[in-house]
Amino acid sequence: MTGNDAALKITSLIKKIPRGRVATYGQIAILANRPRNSRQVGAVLKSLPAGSGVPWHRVVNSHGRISDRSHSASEGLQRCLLESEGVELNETGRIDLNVFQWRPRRR
DNA sequence: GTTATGACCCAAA
DNA sequence: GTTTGGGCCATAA
Repeated sequence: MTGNDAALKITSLIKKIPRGRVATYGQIAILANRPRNSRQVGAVLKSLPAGSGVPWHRVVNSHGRISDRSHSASEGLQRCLLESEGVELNETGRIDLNVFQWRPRRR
């Protein structure tokens, strides 16, 4: 086994997120068998190469809000992509996780 | 090998 | 609603 299977696992899971649906960092961490690695999910996404096929825009924090990245205007892009897929944002700029959160094995 | 940083989460004040 | 403190571990230098 390689040592970077964690990143592969995370990216693999995010790739499985259906269109028009979102997942939280904690969710991905749990699905990756790492309940306390929510931070690493962000670390992996940050280091993702462009065009890796990973819909990072479908990953939000537990508050259903867009992650506050240090720099870059990707947050605006993320919201645009989400709305483009049918995900609606609240007046507070939050996503209704009750409706749009991805539910694996149950749909 | 070590150190520093961080696209997070949770609990408490 | 905001702020503070603790924890977890991958990535980069």
